[in-house]
Amino acid sequence: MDNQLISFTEENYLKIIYLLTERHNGNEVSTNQLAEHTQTKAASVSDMLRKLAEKNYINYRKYQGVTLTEAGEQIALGVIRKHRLWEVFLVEKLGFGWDEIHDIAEQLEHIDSKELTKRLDDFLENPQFDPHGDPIPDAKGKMPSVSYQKLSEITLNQSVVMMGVSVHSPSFLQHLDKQQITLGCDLKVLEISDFDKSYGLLLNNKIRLFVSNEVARNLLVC
Amino acid sequence: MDNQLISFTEENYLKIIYLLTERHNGNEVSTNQLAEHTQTKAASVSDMLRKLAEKNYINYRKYQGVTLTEAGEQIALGVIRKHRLWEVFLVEKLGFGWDEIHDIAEQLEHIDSKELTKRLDDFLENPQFDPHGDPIPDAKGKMPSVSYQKLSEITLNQSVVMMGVSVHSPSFLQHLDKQQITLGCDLKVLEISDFDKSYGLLLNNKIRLFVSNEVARNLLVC
DNA sequence: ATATATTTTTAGATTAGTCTAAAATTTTGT
DNA sequence: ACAAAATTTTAGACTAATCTAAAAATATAT
Repeated sequence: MDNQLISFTEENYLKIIYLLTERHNGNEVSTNQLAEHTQTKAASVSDMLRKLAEKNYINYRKYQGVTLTEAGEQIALGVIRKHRLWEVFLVEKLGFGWDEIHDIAEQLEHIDSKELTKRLDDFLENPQFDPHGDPIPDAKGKMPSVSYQKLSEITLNQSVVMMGVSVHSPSFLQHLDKQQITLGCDLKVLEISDFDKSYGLLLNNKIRLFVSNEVARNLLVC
Repeated sequence: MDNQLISFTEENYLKIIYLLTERHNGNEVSTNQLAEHTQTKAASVSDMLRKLAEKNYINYRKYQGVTLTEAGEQIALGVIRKHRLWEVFLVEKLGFGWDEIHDIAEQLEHIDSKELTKRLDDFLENPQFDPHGDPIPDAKGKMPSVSYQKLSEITLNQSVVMMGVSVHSPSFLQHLDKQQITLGCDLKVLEISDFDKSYGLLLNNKIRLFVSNEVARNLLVC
């Protein structure tokens, strides 16, 4: 529609390179990491990297990992924008849970129509964050900068607001649902267990609960 | 997601076979017709027909054209259901014109999630017709039967309601927009020109206008 | 009725994306 | 520092979907 120059598969690689680069604070992404996240083998990734480098979407030196070029980053951000907008749609308009939307958004993110994305954005009233708290890149291809801390970095007696999650697996999200930990809730750190580094919390100034250190490391707050 | 057994391309072929069979009142669809509608060559179609026949989605005797099996028809109706539901979404929720939605729906119709389709259907309040007046198959895979007539079959002085279009090209739909001919409007046949068989109409009991015989043959009424 | 035209199928290639196995390169551990 | 381990790339093959050119089957027209 708007372009036929880039395939579904190429879009996926660029999106994953973006997200992994971000996760590693800008460091190169390795072939094996990509193989893991694309559900393919390292050999397949090598082939694709050669191709993406030829098209100038990535900076690639053999054996040294990859980063996105400006062109590659713009494509990645476009895909991520669509993914996150559709996630908002699925939760806000269709009533899906935040644990049910990832696989559907993985498909919808490749729908190619500038006008559709624009109208969807307006329909959703230009959301800034998706249902997991991740920021939505704007139409110009700029990713809003956010500065969240992990709950595991918060000191005793501090009060914070739950802003996002750094893991999107259904099991983690369902675990949070069961404890009524939702985006926007208040969390006060009452206790950090010497025994297992689990966190004793006060939720919304009402409910006392414990979360494991594993949970605390994947909750983003500020 | 819900099935990986059938490719995007196979779904497209089955959908097109369904629509062409319907258009020809149940008669076999030919290889050349399919080539035209899939934007490929007859040789490519032959290959695909062999494959679809192997999977028992079509009844295929070489050189004799094809029809869908029950299994093939169910897949086709599922795709058509999604296509038409998304068209309703695009018009009713996002404000697209009926002339702008086809290409986007061609992409959205392949999104694979039963739950999504179900929730979309509810969100749209279970529409029975798409923005072009085409009936939407139900979740069980049943196509509602409709009995429309062409405006060109209507006799002098009859009053009818505009129910659909048999051509979906943007230029045709935009032509109707310009004359304010919309789904649901009233049309009274005041005159059929001896000269060019064009139709003199009274629109919504108010406006006098002429449409060509070509237009009249592609307007569905009852 | 049969030669000609049209349609359809087959044969053989091509491209994108993947694979396994083997070779090349880099990293790690002592 | 260098042998062993791990990672990455290359080589060669496979599948899905397409193509062109040629062969086969069907339809048409006098």
